[in-house]
Amino acid sequence: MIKGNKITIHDISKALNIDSSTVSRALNNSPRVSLKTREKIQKKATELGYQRNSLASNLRTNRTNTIGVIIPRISRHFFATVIAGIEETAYEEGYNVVICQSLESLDREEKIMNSLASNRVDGILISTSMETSKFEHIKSYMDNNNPVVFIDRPSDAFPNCSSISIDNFKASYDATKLLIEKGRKNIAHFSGPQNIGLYKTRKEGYIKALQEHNIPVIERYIFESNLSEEDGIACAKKLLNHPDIDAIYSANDTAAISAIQYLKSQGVDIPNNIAVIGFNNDPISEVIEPSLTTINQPGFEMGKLSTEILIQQIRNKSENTKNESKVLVPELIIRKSSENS
Amino acid sequence: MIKGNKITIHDISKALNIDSSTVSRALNNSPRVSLKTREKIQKKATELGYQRNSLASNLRTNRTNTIGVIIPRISRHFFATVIAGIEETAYEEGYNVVICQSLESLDREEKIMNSLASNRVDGILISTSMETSKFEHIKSYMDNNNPVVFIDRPSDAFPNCSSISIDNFKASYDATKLLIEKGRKNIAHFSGPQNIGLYKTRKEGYIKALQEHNIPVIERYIFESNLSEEDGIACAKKLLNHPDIDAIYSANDTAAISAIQYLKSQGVDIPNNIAVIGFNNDPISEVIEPSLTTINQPGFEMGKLSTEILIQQIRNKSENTKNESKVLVPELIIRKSSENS
DNA sequence: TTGTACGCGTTATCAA
DNA sequence: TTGATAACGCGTACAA
Repeated sequence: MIKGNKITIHDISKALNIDSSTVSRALNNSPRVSLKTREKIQKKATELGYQRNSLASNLRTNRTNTIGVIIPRISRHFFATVIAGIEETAYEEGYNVVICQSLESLDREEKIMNSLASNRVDGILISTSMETSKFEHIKSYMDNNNPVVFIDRPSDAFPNCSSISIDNFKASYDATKLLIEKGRKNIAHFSGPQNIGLYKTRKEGYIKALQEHNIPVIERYIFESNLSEEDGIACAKKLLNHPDIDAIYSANDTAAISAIQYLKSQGVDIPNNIAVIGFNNDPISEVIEPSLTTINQPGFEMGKLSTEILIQQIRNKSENTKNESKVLVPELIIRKSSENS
Repeated sequence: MIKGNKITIHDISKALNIDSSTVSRALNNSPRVSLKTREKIQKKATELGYQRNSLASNLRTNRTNTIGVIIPRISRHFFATVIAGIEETAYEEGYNVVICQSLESLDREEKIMNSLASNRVDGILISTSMETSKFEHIKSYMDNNNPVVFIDRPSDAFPNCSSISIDNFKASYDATKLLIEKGRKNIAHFSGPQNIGLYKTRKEGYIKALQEHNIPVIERYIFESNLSEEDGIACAKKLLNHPDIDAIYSANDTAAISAIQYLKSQGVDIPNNIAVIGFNNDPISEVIEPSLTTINQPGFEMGKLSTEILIQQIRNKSENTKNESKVLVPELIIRKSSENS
């Protein structure tokens, strides 16, 4: 084999004096080629080091058997579990997966959509970035009759589009209720960007729980940020100006964890002075002391479900596909940070 | 725009009565098209919702501007930082990145290589799986004159191939030496699969440090495993049969962390009874109590460097590219788990 | 500056 | 069961 000289079906065709169309059929295991020639061709193919050119094949068939995935950040535990679910289902069904991170940037998200579209992926799974408030890029992709399924962050802009999400309202409600039942009266909330529906919903669940238990909702006890590590510390600092506060319900673990670390460094007793509940069941939540009460999202299952729906939509592209959305119920994991000692 | 009917350069060509070759040139910003027609074409393109078909373009040009990345697992902190470095450099240089996880499985690694090759990525960055002891898949890819750069786990099978790694020997030596200097005499080592060079090297660094300080190397103090969470617990259990042991140097953080958790649950005082040092600077290592002394690998820089080398090899494909390998120096991060109180 | 003509590697269609 | 031919969408050498 000559270096860098890619072998094509035509090379096999010449070598065997068999037409390239037959070679193509043989390499695709078509039953329309006699077993004998099929084997002869396949043997020659390995002998020559033939490697199919998917570009050409995909161009011709107008399918790539590839699913594009756009998520904010692969290193976040929740998204890592989602990806595991996506890959498992996709590979079972014979699809490849291309994973792209928006890094919470709309600009990157747009560029990625564009790239995936021009590479003709068969469909896209997306969890939009924190910055995403315009949806033209998604709309124009869908307008071309390309299937899209939203994960975790369904968009109000596409009420009819399939999505897999969790019941953020119930999860928040339950978490806040737990704190109330433990006797906490002044519960702060670390909230995320309000253009992301799920953070709005989490706040609403928190508010609802307070109201139902006749606890006043105090606006300055609600700290809005991007919920980064730094944000968690900043919120914790502000929070110390309100000595009344005896609990925190944070809309993610990252901020909850850095807040705990900071508060401990300031001599605050967690959970006796301030109880804390997070969201996401990040691996660190189990290790930190006190261990963090949090909410586990079924990421793996979300990945599997969303991929199943997407693949179904890809396969039924011509027909009228009815959109399918599912809302899963997350689980409250009670650890030490919410328990009175 | 009609749903699902993809616009091609020919549609633009017809709409404007300009030949498709000129359209092609215009859309590629070729200076060989007058500014006027170029603008006219580009305007029409957006108007019709044209989206380049990269499959066709890549087939024609025999380049994809895409780098394939094969790593064991994206969720591991070290690899997440490597990926960040890869993406940053790649995007700066106008390359896309396709990330694939082998999940430490040789079978998956081979399938991924095959898929990337048939999709004609311009080059591959790889950190081989724990199972990888055959290298035919990599060899045959390289034999076709495709550039490959090894990350973190250079292969003995390709001594002349470019690689970016760290000085595992020195890091291990330094870590073990630190424990010795703190007065530890019976230091256990949690080691990984010995077919992975880096684990062998880490063991050698550990042994060398002992020898240089006239401490006998005791074979049954060396625990070999896959260094998973469960392995860490299992090793810790076995270790309790040797009451002499007063320190652990673990070849990764995962095992070190689960061991600490288990030992604490058994009433062992860390670090006073047993000091612990890990490897990788996993985010958890900072949060666990006591915080874990560990070794930080410059993942981001490794990603950047390997990508730079790969891109250079892609661009100089025709010329005699000399292989370039770099060994970076990792940093010992001293925290509480190694300090006597 | 623009147009003509062809080929990248594969597969679908039709005919033999 | 196999072969001939065209086409997928794009880029480029060459001609005008």
